[in-house]
Amino acid sequence: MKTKLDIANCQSCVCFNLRKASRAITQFYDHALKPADLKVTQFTILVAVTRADSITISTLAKHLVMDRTTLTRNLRPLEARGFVRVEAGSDQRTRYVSVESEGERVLERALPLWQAAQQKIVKKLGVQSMRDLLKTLSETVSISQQAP
Amino acid sequence: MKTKLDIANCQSCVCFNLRKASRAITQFYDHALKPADLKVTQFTILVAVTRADSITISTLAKHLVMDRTTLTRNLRPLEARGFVRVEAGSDQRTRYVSVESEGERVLERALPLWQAAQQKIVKKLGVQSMRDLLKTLSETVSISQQAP
DNA sequence: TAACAAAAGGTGTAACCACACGTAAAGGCG
DNA sequence: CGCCTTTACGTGTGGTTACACCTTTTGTTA
Repeated sequence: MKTKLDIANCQSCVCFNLRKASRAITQFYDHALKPADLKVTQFTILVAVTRADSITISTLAKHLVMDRTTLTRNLRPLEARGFVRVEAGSDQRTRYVSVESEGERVLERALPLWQAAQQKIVKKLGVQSMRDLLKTLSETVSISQQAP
Repeated sequence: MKTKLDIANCQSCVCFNLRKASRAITQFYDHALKPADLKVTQFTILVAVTRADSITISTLAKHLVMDRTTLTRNLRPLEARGFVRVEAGSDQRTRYVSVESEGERVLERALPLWQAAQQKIVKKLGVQSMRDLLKTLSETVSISQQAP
């Protein structure tokens, strides 16, 4: 049957394999960050906000290559736990996100945990492989975004 | 400030970059599969079930490197639309998944769409880069799963 | 300046994801 | 045979993801 043959190809689906790896490594990092009671997504957002100091939701979403509405909802748990603050800017349309002191504290606790997890991955993968991986991932993002 | 310096490193977080690429490419494939009214996750599951013919939920989850409970819920929309059937086996604990004829039909329609999307990515990335990417992704999955 | 377009953001809806916990069936063993 | 462990699976809960659609505010232009 023709379909059966075509299906064999799907093993090499870039999307499937990326999603699979994404799931696996997310569990790895989530587990590593457990002592800080942070998910890796939350850690990522917290880092981005800290780095930016004060930033609108849309701009932050662009930085993270994340849908604006996704970010809005992902900020909710962080806001509820007092890690970030969201407030209107002088332009009444905008909302600025900034880190609260409680957020800084949890980030201090999470950073070494992240570092350890990252180290483990880099060590097993090898520095060069990781560099290549990050480069290809970056290209993949670019490709995915062009040509709607 | 020490924290600020540490934070600079997080740009190279393997997890963040994998998740970012995963989001981007998922949108790319989802868009490509839109004419077949399938998400890439659903396409993936449909392919895996078709390939396996008839398979328990747990085994299928292992194949897809996906949490069993996630798969249970991901099957729901496919079941609701009559693409797959889930029924108990002779072992009363197990539930076997198989493709319905409606599922085969939609898969026929989706396959060329997937092929086109995949082709675009491979062409832009280059065959060798893609091969390296898949290899590294596979390693990443293995690494993430060892050492709890 | 009034009208219209662009920018920033939220909500409804629906899917994806997994941990913690619970249930029932099957298998193994004293 | 009765007890215990393992296996297979579902649900509750809470977070992640994004499309479609809507509102408000700002900027532009006829």
